[in-house]
Amino acid sequence: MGLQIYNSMTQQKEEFVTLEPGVVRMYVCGPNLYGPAHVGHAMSYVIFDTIKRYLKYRGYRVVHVQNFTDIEDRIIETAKANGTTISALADQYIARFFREMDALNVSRADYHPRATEVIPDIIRMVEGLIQKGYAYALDGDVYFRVRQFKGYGSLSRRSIEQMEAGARVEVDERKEHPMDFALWKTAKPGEPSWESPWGQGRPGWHIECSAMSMRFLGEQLDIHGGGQDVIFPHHENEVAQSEAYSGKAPFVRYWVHNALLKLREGDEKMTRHLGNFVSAQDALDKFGTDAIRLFLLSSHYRSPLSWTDEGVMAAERGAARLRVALRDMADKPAESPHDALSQQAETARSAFVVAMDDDFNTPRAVAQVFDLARLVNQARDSGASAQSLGYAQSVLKELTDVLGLPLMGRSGPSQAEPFVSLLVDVRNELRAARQWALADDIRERLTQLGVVLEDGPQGTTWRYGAE
RNA sequence: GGCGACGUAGCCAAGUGGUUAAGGCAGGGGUCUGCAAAAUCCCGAUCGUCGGUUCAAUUCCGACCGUCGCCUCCA
Repeated sequence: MGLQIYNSMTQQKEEFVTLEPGVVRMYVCGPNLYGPAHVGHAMSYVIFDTIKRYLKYRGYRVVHVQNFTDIEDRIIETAKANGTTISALADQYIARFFREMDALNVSRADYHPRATEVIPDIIRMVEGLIQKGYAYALDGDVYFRVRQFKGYGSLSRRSIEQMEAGARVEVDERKEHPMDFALWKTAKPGEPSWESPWGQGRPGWHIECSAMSMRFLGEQLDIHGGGQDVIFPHHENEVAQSEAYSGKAPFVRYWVHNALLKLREGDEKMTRHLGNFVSAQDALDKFGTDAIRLFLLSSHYRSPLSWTDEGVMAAERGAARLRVALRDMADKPAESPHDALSQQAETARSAFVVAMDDDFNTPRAVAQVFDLARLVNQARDSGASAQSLGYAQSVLKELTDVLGLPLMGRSGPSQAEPFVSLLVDVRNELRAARQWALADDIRERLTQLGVVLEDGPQGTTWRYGAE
């Protein structure tokens, strides 16, 4: 059985079949640029990065688009409050976003368009929707005619009547129907705006994603991802306007939505405007990439997760064990040595693939990685050949790469290196002279400085420890 | 109120109608070590509560309790 993906639209796992064989067209909703990213965003992007890595590992060519929404009410407000422009604000947060995502080893998309770069596409789409009778202009605004699109509500599983009944917002009386949503809005004085057939204005919130995905990926996509909180109204509206415009269905073959991150058990989800979040930067200041990714991937993407320092610290200790397994990685032999260890490694790899094939079950995949790490450590302890070890390590590395774990240790070469080596040498002379107390003192004091010494049969090795 | 999800060892977290319920962290014991560290070995759960279906349920159904998401901006 091949890859199965849970599709939010049908609420079941389905066999993954792409529109075009061998190619995956994937669009992931990017952030609104009114503030810095938090670890909830990080979780979503780590998850979709892992999905992308796995699809590539499975041999697909992946065309990945992730937008930046740089025109939207909140951004306009924030820019105004900070006395800056939306463009400058966006530049600032985009730079920061890339810095943080790079640090999390989240690979960049093939295209990172900004909403303001596709205004002509948006206008063309809105015009098309009006022509087809799916939208109507009203004093410079343009609204999508929700009742015209049969199937509105199918993604979020609700009917127009239901929503109307539970509506919590005051309704704009001019609209034909309370649920009709804005495709284009008249600019208020001082707001950024573009010329359009309906006067000076700007796009509504949902249309930009349809325009960007269509521009870079065509009228139909294989995977569209985002957080569960964006299913309604954002993705629901995207389906409506995209399918109404193109006349093609489905707009998206597989809707993939990750569950949301909470600050701690029993809390609500993290949200920037509630302030109950840990910023991506804070997390990166405190923890390493391996720990953060491993923590986030230790639970299934459709299960809600609580961010806790203890949890990430536990993940860090696990990551340390994986690093040990990959330590002094022997060269990968040209082919499998066909011994017991190699076969076990291949079994682990198969189990990893089976787990990931089952709707990207990263917790189960991670379990396979730990099993293999134990086998490698065991083999090394019992003096396995470099060839045998090298092969198993190469498989382990292959799998941890799919998970996007760098596993490179805390820091690279530093200026402290020669001095640490010197101390290690001095200490070993003391040990040779059986001056245990002094030797232990050096070790203890280095540990306090974050350098861990380990005496093994092959001599003393050292590494940066957790502080 | 409507729609949806979840409740598994001290903590995190997979999974299955019926052989030993993954994996990680923490804890206890052993091996190794001058001592440590690292690594490794051994040790722990009957699966929210109460009913039902079934030869058999943690796994299916119902009720209840608890938690969370969406219905408004949101990854």
